[in-house]
Amino acid sequence: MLHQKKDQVILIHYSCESFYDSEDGRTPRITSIACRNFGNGQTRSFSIHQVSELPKFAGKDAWDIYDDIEKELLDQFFDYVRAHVAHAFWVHWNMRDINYGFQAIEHRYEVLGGAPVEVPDEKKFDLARMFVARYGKRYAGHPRLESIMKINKITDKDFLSGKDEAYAFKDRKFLALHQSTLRKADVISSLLEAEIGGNLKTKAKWWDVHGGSVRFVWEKYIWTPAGQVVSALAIILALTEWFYPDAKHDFAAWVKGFVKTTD
DNA sequence: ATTGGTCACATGCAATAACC
DNA sequence: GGTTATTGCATGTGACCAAT
Repeated sequence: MLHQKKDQVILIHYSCESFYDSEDGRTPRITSIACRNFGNGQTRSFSIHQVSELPKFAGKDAWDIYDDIEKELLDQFFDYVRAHVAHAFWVHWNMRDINYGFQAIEHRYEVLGGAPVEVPDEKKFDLARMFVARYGKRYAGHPRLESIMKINKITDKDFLSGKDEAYAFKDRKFLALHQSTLRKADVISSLLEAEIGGNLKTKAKWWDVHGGSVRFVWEKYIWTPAGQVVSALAIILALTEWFYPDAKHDFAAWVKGFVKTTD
């Protein structure tokens, strides 16, 4: 369904402060958000370093007025959401809870005094989960986004890992963060493109894809009355072979003798 | 073709406590 | 004092998850 209305599909990703070691329990600050139109590749992005260039913030240290800049960033973002919320489908990567996701952004906006526009849940698509559903959870190593990129030979230019992004925030490398976020939106787009085209490479085995599992095979084929009989016979055969290695030879000889006597 | 970190829980050993 | 019981700590095992 996503491929039918490509122009209405928006790939979204964002970067923020580390959500593990926040010193005062404050929710992590947002540093950049990228929204890419799946149809035409046009990407709207919102970032600290862009906003801080605006005339009203010029000449000040971004760190001192971070709240104001972040608020402006989110103002712009939610204007964008408001303009697209009626018709858009939002594809994202693991943006699913208050810790990291839409809810986290909304919450941050509220903290800064804004009134967020809510995206309805039924219009959100978590690509990471969709892949797990389709290919099983072993489709790629961890961290999954980086792993699936390698498997599909997608460039990692400007890509920062989650940890590195957290460090980049501390070092105030807002431009690098922004580049990384843009790259990730691009990567998610490529992955979705590959998935729709049917040429996404994963390390999933066929039984991962086709709904099988060891447990399933066990219950369906082995742990059934017929399966138990077969299993029992197999065990008897194996034991016979073990304790009586000449069984086959002797049995063949017996058959030969039997045929001879009936001649 | 794949790992690695974390958490909760269990297991086991040893030291101390409690009991006769 | 000798034996058992309970506690504590260390190590092991399995489940779960991978976003910044």
